[in-house]
Amino acid sequence: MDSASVKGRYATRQRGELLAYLETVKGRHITVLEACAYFRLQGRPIGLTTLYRQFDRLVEEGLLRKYIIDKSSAACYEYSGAADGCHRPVCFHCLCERCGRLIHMKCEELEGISAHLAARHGFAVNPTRTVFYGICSSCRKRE
Amino acid sequence: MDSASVKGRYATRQRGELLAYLETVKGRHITVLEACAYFRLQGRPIGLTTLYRQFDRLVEEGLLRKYIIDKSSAACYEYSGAADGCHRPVCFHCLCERCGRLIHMKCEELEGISAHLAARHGFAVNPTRTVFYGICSSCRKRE
DNA sequence: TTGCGTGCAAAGGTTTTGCATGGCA
DNA sequence: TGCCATGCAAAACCTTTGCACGCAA
Repeated sequence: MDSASVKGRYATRQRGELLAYLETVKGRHITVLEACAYFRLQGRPIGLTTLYRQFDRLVEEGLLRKYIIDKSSAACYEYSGAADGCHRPVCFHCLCERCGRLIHMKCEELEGISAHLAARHGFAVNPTRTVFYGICSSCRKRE
Repeated sequence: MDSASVKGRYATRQRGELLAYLETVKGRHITVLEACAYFRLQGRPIGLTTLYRQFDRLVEEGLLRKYIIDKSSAACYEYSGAADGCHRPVCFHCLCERCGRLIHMKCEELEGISAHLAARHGFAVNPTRTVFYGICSSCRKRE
């Protein structure tokens, strides 16, 4: 299946190029504004509105995950690659309150807390929005 | 200690009235805009800028906690009351993305993740700021 | 041909900043 | 007196919406 064309929707040049770009940034965090700047620099600009709309669609389709880490900065997106949206690994984030670094954490132990919260507290965690605040290792050493 | 005057900072009428107001909404979620409207209705308006700055300070001082539920709506704040921020029991929070309910969670298993993040990832979690986002049990049943 | 996708321009809303004024200690 | 706080106005910021045009199917 070609993810550029989905059920009753059109495969446009913009969507195709966006998907190609996302492949190159797989695993990294990007923002809509960053993507927009990238295409402008490539000499093949894509309208900001279009990007916002495509990002929304991709989130809906499970190809992209949205992270709201800070209100006064752009939302972060991460491309998961696989189109499934079912067995994708859960991923939590740690934000250093000192240096502002965002740490990307794929860890079984952390996944365990999702299970725990669901089983014992009936709470279904959304790792996409959940951020651990604290001080990162580099900053702790520097103290 | 009077929390209206803190280390080298002045106790102003605005800060005093804000703290009094916060006492009356303890445990509820409020926004800066709501607080602003409240004071305007009381006939004792406080500038929006001032409120934003005071809220920031209160978050820093540990009296207020900030929640970002949705990027395209105002940030929510919750007044914790106690001025300590130190001897408060370690306590995580879960915020329901559907009903907005804030669940206070004192749980050993959750405390374990602090230890884990510190030991394995060198990351010192700040439970005061960390919030689990997701769907609460009541809302899940209702589905 | 149908209707979805695009993208400019403008609006939307929250939050921040500049700066002169006012008040606490 | 010295510094901090206030608050207006304006800017900044990301995001959404309206609308006419273009393009995929």
